[in-house]
Amino acid sequence: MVELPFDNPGTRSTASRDSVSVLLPLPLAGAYDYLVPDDLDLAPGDIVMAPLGKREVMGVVWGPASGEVASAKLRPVAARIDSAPMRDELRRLVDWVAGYTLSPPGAVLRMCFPVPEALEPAAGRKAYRLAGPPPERMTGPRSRVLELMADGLARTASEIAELAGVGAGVANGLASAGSFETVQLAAEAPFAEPRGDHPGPTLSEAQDAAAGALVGQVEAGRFAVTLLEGVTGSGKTEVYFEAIAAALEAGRQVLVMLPEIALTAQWLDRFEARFGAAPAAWHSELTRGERRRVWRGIADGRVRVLVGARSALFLPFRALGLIVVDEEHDAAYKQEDGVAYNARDMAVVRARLNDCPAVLATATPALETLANARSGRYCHLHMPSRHGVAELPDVALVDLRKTPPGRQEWLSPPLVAALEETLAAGEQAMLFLNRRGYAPLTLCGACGHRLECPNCSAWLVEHRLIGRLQCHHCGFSGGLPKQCPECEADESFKACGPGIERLAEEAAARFPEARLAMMASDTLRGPKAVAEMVASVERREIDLLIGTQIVAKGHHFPYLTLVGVVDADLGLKGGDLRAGERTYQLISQVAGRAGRAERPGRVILQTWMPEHPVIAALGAGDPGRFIESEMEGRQAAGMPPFSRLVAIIVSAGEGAAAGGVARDLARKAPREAGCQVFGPAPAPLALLRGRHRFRLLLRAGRDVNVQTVTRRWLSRVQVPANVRLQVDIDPYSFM
DNA sequence: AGCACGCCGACT
DNA sequence: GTCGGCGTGCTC
Repeated sequence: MVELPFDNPGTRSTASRDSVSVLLPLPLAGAYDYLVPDDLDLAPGDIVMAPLGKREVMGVVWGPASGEVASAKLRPVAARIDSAPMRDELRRLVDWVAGYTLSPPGAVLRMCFPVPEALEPAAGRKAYRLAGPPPERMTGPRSRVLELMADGLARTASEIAELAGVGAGVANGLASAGSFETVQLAAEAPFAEPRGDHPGPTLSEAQDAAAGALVGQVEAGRFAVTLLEGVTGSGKTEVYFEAIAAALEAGRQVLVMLPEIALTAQWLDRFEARFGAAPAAWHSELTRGERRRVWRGIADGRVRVLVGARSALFLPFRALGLIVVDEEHDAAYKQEDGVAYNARDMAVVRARLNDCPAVLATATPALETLANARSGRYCHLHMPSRHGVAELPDVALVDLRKTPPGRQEWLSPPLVAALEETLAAGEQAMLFLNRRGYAPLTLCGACGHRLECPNCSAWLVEHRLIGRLQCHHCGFSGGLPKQCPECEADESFKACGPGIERLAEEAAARFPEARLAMMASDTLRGPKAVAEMVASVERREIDLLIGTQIVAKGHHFPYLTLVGVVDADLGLKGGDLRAGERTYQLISQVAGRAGRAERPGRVILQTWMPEHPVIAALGAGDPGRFIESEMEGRQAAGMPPFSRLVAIIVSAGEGAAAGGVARDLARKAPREAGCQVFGPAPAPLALLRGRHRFRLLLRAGRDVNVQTVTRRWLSRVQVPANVRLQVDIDPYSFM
């Protein structure tokens, strides 16, 4: 629920220096006023504990009291926390993001405090030191640990586990057996320090020019945004590494953002080779302790370079000197739930508030970014050719209408022939299919009944490896029923369509000699498993890699010379605004995996519609043609980047309740010039996690303040408590 | 986000 | 007869 600013001159006079407004990290409509005890002197940014109902919560002093609540009702701030205050730039970012996304500012503030215990005094670390006789029961791991600890140094259990190559429990076992004593280490583990003064690699002329421009911006220390565009292998990373080096030399911190699954061991290795030490990393796999350590390291400046997923944007940098957003086009930067924001765009905002440069790097710019570059809002550095000897792969289309695969098969004769050649030559190949599991649809052969998720309007996906049917939207999981729930036929289910498990089955039957491996987010859990698989491909222990989009991002396979895209049309179905753009970006990225070393690579796209502009452009090796036609199409249709969109999703457990509010919204749609409302329509996922959903879409001219229009619009509508409104400014997905 | 209050099913 | 399920509402 969005509230209009409340203005009541009668109560406004209660604001005074004896009270302050405190923003709490909760989704409340705004900051709350509190009294300031006599013995406290509070300034904006100070971290405080404040009473809220029966409990006490952390909050940030946001400014003078608003005076909206009578002073008699105010309760006093409980205490000030002895911690560095939240910096002005970050507080302004919170307000800015809240205002832009129409979210409660407290919900944005919560993203700035991802570790509740971050502000507690450092507890020190528990460590072990050799102090007693060897244990009665001696094992191989135990003796390795004792050998390591013979030097008498104190180490934490995790250090021992890593250095001795044993499990985490061994050290604890030795401690309870009396061989170790426990000691407290004062400080948290230090951070390795990447250095900007290491000699860099020799750059090509194009790289050198681009790097020079970025270094100049970093040294100037002013806000600037640059689109760094270069095809895969053109050496973008080396170019922005030079800008990072310059920021380090200037004593500033650097934030590098990567889509979560592109945050790979390979990227970290390259960084370490250039700067002599690993950067701090921020991603969803960190433990609480690691999170806390990195958060503090960022706040006190010990972390010099941080590489992280989108949530790293809200970390409390002390002296930010550069933000890099790599793979800026990636949809993973768009957060859909909770505060709906695009981390790439908010990174630009943060750079402006910090008065530092931002670099958006990609081989396939988002159309919005390209439009900003063309209008001159962003600088544009373009590196058209691959650095070094590697050639761009040769892209060929296979028209499935002319050379279809056999029944219940998905590899066409030309792709099979190419795979045979590649494998016979001792080279590696990859098959790309952006579909997890065995089959996307299971239906009853007797009556045609489809197995659907009970909570979502979506098919259940068979995962044969684990013998279960899963919903990819809500996590529902169940066994394959013995009987059809509709017609009670026995064992009548048929798998329809391929997922990578089924593709692997076909490939294994065709190429029994080849060593196969599958890569999908659910077959490899965690970045470590991904890193191991990548290393095994690099060591040439795998001949044929079959994967979903996880293989498309961030990995370089030097001996890979053939990429087969099994269903190039997959992303074009459904026809949402960005289907073409996304397909073009994804396939370009997959294609970039082939032929990185001195070997030329080739890419085969299987398609049922070779004349589709996206597929034809990819086949012709002419992405420029696609971009131009897509830009023209968007302009003709009045779609972004030539207009602005706001999506509203109305959801409720009861379809009628959601539908009623959705129709009410449509009746009261804004009539401002340049605004147009579409819908309501049942959302493509009309049922999600048991909630019925309707969508409305506001389209407005670029000069319209969509936040103001939307806020006014929503304030005209009564929303019962059981109905939820989700507002998405600049929506990315249309589900 | 918590933690309350408030109305309907399985237990001592 | 109560204990307790989680649906809605409020917290300066």
